[in-house]
Amino acid sequence: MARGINKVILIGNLGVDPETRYSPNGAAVTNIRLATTESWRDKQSGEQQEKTEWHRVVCFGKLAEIAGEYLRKGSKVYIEGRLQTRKWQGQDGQDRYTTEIVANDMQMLDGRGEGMGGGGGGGNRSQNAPKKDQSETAPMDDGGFDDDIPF
Amino acid sequence: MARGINKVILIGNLGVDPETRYSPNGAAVTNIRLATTESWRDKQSGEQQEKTEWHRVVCFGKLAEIAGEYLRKGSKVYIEGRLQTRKWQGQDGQDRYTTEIVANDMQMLDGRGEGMGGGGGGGNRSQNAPKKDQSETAPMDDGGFDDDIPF
Amino acid sequence: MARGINKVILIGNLGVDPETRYSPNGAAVTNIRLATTESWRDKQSGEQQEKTEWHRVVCFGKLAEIAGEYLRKGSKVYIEGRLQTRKWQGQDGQDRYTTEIVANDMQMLDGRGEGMGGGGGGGNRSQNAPKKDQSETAPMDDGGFDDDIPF
Amino acid sequence: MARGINKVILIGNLGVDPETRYSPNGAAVTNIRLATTESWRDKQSGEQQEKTEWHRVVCFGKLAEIAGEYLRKGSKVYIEGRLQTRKWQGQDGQDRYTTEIVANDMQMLDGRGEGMGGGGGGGNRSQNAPKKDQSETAPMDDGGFDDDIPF
DNA sequence: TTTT
DNA sequence: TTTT
Repeated sequence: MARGINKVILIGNLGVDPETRYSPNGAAVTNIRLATTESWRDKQSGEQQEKTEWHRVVCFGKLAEIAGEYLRKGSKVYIEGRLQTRKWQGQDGQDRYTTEIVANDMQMLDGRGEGMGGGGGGGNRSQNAPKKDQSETAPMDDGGFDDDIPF
Repeated sequence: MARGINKVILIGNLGVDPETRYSPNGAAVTNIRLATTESWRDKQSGEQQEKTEWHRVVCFGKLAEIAGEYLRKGSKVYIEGRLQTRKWQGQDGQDRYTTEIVANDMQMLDGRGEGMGGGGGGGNRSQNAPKKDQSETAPMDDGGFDDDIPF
Repeated sequence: MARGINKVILIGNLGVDPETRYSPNGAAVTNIRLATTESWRDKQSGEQQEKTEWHRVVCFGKLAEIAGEYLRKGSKVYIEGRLQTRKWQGQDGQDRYTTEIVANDMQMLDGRGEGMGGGGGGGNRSQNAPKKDQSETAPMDDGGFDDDIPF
Repeated sequence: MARGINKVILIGNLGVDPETRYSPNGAAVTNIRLATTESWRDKQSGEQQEKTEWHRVVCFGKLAEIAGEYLRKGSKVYIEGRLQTRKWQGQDGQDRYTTEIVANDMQMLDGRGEGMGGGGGGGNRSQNAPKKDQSETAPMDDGGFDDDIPF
């Protein structure tokens, strides 16, 4: 059982092409550099301000393969995952820490990932597929505005 | 592949005990009534305001069993799920629609669910377990503040 | 103070053009019909399955104006908000309930909203602008991979 | 306008008491070390596994004051914020990077924060207070299960 | 119907 | 009603 929630949701653009490597057992690992930009008008100067944050995202397995195949520098993407901080040794022998987002869901947002669904899944989202138990329920069949509902 | 994101995150308290039923094939279905309360100070009157929203949450399978066993009226719980609107027929034969949150993760937040982990899982969270590929990474081993880092 | 969390995150497409109305005091209210589609391969039949969920989103104030001006039928959009269930009376005098997402953030995701930033804000996101206290911090200035970091 | 989403949601426990400092202009800054723990049953060994992730959370202003006053080592808390990576110089003159969660919402989850609401707000959540435009809408007034709704 |  |  999990004791805690550790969830990250990002929408941003890739700064470089993704890098895919394979572990000895053949599992794919894809690293992504993702930019999220905030802009706002400064209250004092009245000028438009902008700040970009860069994120390290890592994908494993099937998600890594899809990311490596369909994402490119500039791609806009939705990423859901969890924070993880890795410890490593710098060349000077000192400990360093790097925080990454370990992705467990991904969606392309710029229409360049047309073939993505073909291989059978855009992430570890099987838990989101409607369960058999719910199969008797039906979605609303009417997307228009209902005059019957007073706003 | 999913084309869209449909995600709900709730933290609230149960208004009544959960209700568990079993489908013909033996799968559990648990319904929960969850209250989320917002309060704020009104800018005009300066008075404290409060508003409670009631949510219908439905859990299936293993999650339904855990919810039925460990949650009670008053329990504080974290729910993650997706929105789903069901169509049904009122006694007058007219269509009605009910929107529910179909849970795919749950966590008790008031310490009454101590035994929860025993049975093997607090939801459909297997995708969040660290993957084998990451097993070489180590968590930071120190929860204290690092004097080395200037704030 | 809030006692509870009530958060919804959606990415989907508009089924119809947004509808904007103005309250007596001149404040805009915009209603949106948003589709989120899930698709998955059925484990038993092996066939591709698909299910679309329709959401009612309502925006107020500045966000309503932006939504009404920039969104159109087919637009892909990110919505963040909270669930709210309204009670209303059907023509038969009976109570009905409609659940909506009250938006507090919105982002266009298909590049058709280029001019959106001009008016000064894409939502109630002022709390997300970097605060003055943080202004001494600098973002990482390099979106590339760092050879120094072993993966 | 924002171009991107950068959102973190954490539920965890403080590893140490929060540390509050004041900037020259009197604004509070509070640093928090937060642990989120995942546990799962290993499929191969069948043994229970556990992994704790430590997060650095920083709060500013009013939120910093509340965090400093009400949170303690061991407190369970909900944090919502955004990722930010700061660059700093190690004693060896080399660049280091530290990733933090800049909080913009917080909620105590263990009942020790009884007096929290008194001072007027548990975070930058004013945007979540029901807006005047919505004041004509009423919440559902019935939290019980409705026999009328067939499950 | 919950909770603080 | 959308979208891929």
